[in-house]
Amino acid sequence: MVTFATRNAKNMSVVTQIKEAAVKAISHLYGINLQTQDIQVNATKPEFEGDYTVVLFAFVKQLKKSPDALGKELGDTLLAQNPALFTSYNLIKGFLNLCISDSYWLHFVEREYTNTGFGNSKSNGQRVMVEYSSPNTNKPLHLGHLRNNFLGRSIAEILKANGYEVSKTCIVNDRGIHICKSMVAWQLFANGAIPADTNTKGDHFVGDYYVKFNNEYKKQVAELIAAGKSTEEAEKEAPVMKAAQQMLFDWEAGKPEVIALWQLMNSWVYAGFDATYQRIGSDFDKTYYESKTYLLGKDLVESGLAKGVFFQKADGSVWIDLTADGLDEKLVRRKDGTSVYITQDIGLAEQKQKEFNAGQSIYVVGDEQNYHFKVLKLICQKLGLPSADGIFHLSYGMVELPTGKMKSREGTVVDADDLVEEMVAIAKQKTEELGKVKDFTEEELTDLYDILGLGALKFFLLRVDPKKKMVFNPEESIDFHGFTGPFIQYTHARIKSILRKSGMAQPPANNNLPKANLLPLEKELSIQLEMFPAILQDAAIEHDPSKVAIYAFNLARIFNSFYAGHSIGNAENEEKKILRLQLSQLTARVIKNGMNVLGIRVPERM
RNA sequence: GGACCGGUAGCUCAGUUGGAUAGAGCAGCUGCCUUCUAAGCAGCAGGUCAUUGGUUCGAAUCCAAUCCGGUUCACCA
Repeated sequence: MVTFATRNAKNMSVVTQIKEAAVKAISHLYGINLQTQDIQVNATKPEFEGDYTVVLFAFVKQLKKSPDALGKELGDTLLAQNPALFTSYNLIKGFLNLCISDSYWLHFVEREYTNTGFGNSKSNGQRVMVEYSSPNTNKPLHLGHLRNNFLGRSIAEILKANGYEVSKTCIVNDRGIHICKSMVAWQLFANGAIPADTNTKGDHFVGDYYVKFNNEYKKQVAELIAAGKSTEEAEKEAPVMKAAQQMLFDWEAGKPEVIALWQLMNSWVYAGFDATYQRIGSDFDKTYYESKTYLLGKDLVESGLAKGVFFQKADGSVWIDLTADGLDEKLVRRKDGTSVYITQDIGLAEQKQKEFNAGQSIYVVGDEQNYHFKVLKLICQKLGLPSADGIFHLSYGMVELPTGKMKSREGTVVDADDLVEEMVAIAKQKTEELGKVKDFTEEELTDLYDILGLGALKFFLLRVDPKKKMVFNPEESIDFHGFTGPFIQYTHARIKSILRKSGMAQPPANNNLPKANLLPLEKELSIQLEMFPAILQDAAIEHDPSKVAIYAFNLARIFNSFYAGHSIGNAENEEKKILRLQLSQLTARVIKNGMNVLGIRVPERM
């Protein structure tokens, strides 16, 4: 338990300081000891005077005081006990509006404007694992995968900024019937062609054969039905489907030519994925392959049976009864002795525990698997795996089109590579229209288009609460104005330009801190900047990058108002000029650090 | 049928440990570049917070019911 006295007030947010001051004041006044969580502090509404507001209703009953009497006593005591923090208060209908002293904000800016790591926490020694991306090797990545990749990468960076040691992992689904379908189609239709022959990325190349398989399958089913078969029979007997099933059987038997083809086609896919990952900034400390992990967990079924966690049915199949937890019975081993999907996940959870020993293991997986992960965690807990309580499913909603869900069979899937290139092309077009960077080299321009195009795309997908499904409209594409990545990137470039023109490598320290004369826009910007560390913490606790995205947008918006309202380089006097340059530099830094945890770069010029 | 998630402005989304007159962006309409980047700023307009009831000083937020949409409950992965 850290006490107020031993904590460094400099590193504590204003809101926390207000809460602690209120706890202390209430204890002093009424002899009642509250926790900081009991104190509700909000930003003061703009129409009232003040910066932060303590909501009094919560204590009115407990302290048996009228809101007015309580507010007056609390307000007076807060001011008396914290003369450096508060300058005045006013009381409106149970809301205690507090004015924070300008010198508090001035000292904050003075202290932090050169701190390149502002917002980051020191190492806390805790280890976290983030599993994300997790593609199938039968088709290329699409828009939904992009949301997954950006979320995974971002949550890893957010946790790092909060002092965690983070390992990123990926599990590649490189085996199973879907891969066999691509293999069968390739044998039937490719005439030995390889990706290089058609100038196609390997993942797209293999994906094309997956589509060809499905087309052929549909054709064969239709023919069989026309020949008098029932739909069910036709689907079962279609020659390509039988071939795919035989392929899977041969794969599991280790038939050399099947393994060789499988390895060859997967190698094409990996080359394609690597290119995409490099482009979008995904990387992994360790990649697992299902072909190597799919047999994991079998020993855990045995030990679970011995412990009585699992039970065996008459046919030999093994189950767990989760009805007491409000779920159903769940199969963990088939009657033929083979594993099911969840068995390998249990085994992999154990293996990850052994390899990484992380206190928290985050799985970035779509919300259609909510039930699966609820079951997985429960089973691991019942088996007593040490990692069980640390399992966290970072569940995210589907990306939908205005017409509904994306369906690969109907060709309505938005391809990841295509979308990235489209965004970069739009960035190029808009940049050329504005004509502000005509002196850039070819290389600098290419880099700028990447920064902007990918920034727009990432921000679009990260600005929404992960839990919620979201809509992407390909007709409207993604905007570069308003609540967007480029808007924030633009603000950064704008600040950098101002700083360059100030003629100083860095604003000097302000020896003459002006007292109590912050203008409203200067103060609003200071308050917003001060929140950044708390926002980063909140984003980590909630596993929610959108908190950072929304914050960064609001910061940029406030800066732009500040910029429009006040001259920075030609301020009224030297103190103001220094202060505004410091504010500008700190804003640029916070934008950069905030965007960085979203995986978005910011340009010096645009 | 059971479980879970969602429904807020024309569109896309914030806001939900209960707090003041529900906020942004886009789209629409007005203004603002001979001073630091107009990918910007200022303003106007736009709402039965799905519906009904309840809890209380106070409900978009909590509870119940209903309507609508989605996911899931495979000896699939």
